[in-house]
Amino acid sequence: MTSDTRAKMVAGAADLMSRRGVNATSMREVVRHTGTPRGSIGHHFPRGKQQLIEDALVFAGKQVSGPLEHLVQSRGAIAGLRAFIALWRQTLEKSKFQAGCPVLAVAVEQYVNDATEKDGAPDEAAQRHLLDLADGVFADWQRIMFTALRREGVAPARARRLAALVIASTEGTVAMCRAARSAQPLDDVRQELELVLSSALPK
Amino acid sequence: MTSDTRAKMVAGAADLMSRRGVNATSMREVVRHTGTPRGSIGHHFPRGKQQLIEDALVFAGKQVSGPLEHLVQSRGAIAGLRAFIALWRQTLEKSKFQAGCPVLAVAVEQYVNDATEKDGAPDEAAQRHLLDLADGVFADWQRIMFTALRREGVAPARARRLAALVIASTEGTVAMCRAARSAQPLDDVRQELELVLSSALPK
DNA sequence: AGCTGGCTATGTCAAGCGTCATAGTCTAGC
DNA sequence: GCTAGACTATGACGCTTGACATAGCCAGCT
Repeated sequence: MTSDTRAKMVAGAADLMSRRGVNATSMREVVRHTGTPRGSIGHHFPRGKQQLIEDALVFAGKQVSGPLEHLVQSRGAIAGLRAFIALWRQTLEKSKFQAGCPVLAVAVEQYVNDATEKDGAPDEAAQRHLLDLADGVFADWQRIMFTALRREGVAPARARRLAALVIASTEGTVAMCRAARSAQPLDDVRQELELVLSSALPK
Repeated sequence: MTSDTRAKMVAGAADLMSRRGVNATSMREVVRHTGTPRGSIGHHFPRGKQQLIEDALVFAGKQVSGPLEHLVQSRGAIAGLRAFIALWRQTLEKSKFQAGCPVLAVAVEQYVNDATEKDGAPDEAAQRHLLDLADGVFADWQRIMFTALRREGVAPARARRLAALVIASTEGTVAMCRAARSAQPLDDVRQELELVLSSALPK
């Protein structure tokens, strides 16, 4: 049903975005990188690059939230934190610190498409929509952490703040690891976050 | 001595990088944005865009580390944390959540220059150098925080981890605020970080 | 057999990019 | 006054990009 080619393009776009960023990821490179046919782009993504990025974004979001949600529900908040961080560590190390988080890339860059913006003004609505999607992914991850903390007895406001801290610091650390080409920051941050969470849980 | 035009270009490049990212920041736009002459680019930056980015990067680093170092030395680690976060909050709000951190942009993207890379391989050395500079900036900020914590009695290893947590989570939060177009995450994270630091300081 | 519709192949288009080269302007020092 | 050198203006070159158009392929159905 949903074409295999299409899925490969979305996954390839997510990967390239996590390495190069949004603007440095061209559709031509996506098809080169995935061995998919260039002619199919217009077919599978009639709205063009914007649509491909959108799909790659929610794809990347689900790829994390799926396992995370499952693990958090079966083994609790701290195990979820460990898994979340381990997952990023794996992404970093497997790619020799070249790949990062595509969602972060969208949140940090501004997608500009010269082709569709002949008039001077950049398409504000398109950019807003991408940010909305990125925000949605972050919110989703945060919600998973939030729910786990609530279930383990943390007060609502505190749980919200802690969830924000976990997601934000992990994302930031991934970028720092990329810059340092080392996983050391991830270890440091994980250690401190575990301390914070375990001391926030009621004894 | 150092030309005024040159300084404006560097500052403008840093600003644009913080809004659009590295690859979406073109030299032509830098000169448009700063009202500086296009012809001067080659004069002030003989190594081209790469050099402009490098300069913008260390410029942005110093712009933060200067005030931060001063404040931390006179009023301590927690005041430094507050100032660090307040500074980013200001950047976000003044730009209506359009500007972020140029250093983070370099850490998240991969700078590709089609003009100099006619051969298939992207210039790996250039990219490595940019990452080194970004890593240096992060390390510098971290060092300031680390020193303050040490001075206030925190053990070395712990101080290193806490400094990493502070920098990483702040950077990540800035990106999240941009996605959400809200400063709420910054507030949440600041609150939790203050708790962490104050409970880590010896009573 | 014939058609039809999902998919693929390939080329063109306008626009932007970074770089380079050439020529012009301004100013400080003699 | 003049000249040297720092700076600025402008255009060309070769390239890539996203979008679009045209044409071809190849199942599955009638």
